[in-house]
Amino acid sequence: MSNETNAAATQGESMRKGPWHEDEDERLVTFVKLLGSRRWDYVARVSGLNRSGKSCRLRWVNYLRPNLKHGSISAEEEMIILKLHEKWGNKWSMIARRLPGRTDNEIKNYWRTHLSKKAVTQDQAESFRFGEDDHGKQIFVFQGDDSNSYFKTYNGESYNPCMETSDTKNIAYAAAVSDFDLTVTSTSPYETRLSDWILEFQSEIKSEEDYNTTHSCCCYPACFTEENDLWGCSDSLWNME
DNA sequence: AAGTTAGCCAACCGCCACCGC
DNA sequence: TGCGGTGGCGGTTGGCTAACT
Repeated sequence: MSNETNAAATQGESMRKGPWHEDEDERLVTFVKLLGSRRWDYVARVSGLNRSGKSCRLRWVNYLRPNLKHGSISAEEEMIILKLHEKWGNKWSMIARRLPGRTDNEIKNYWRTHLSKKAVTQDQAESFRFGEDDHGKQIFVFQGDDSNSYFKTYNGESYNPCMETSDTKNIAYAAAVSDFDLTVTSTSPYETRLSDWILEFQSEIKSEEDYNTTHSCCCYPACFTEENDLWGCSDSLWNME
């Protein structure tokens, strides 16, 4: 029997489970502000919530904590998730530390529902190339005749730079890399580094004489190596304080 | 309109590491 | 040094809802 089960058993069968009510949230926030977000067992007992410390912690971390984003995952965030998952695997908490306002649970769920099913195969990776659209914009191109293939999922509302091309029947979907608005003033170290990343990425694309030789899988820059790796640093990319 | 299926996400479970005694 | 308590993490589940038939 686990410790948690033991603790629950000592308190009878009355320990609350399931969805949190608004008044429970308010109470938890009040007591976390008062006692801090460390001693969860203590917070649970003192608050009288009749929830386990674990449950209180989970609710705080995943929903009530300040600075949390509750909107959909952006294209930039998705790129980061893909890259970090490629590097670290299912280390959701580590990945979450690199995404401001996102929780490990949220990223894990997003991965499972959106990304895991479209893991890029080698063949698919080789189908990506860089090109230009009718207006000379640099674009990612996925070449293939399967309209259900990987890049179609980038055509959702959260990925505005995507567009469907019409110039050739073989080119199914394209993403306009240069559509990322880099003129916006960065407001955080995270955004600054992301902008730097994209700028360097675009520079890399410009220098490619033969688009087809670009070996980046998906939309990752080839310019980051093990020695020069934006993703390899151990600290967070931003300061939430 | 009703039933079924699929997708999403909040919450739980079990394991493990750390810390204090 | 061993043990119990606690928090953190990843995997899994279950309920809700939208889409489909």
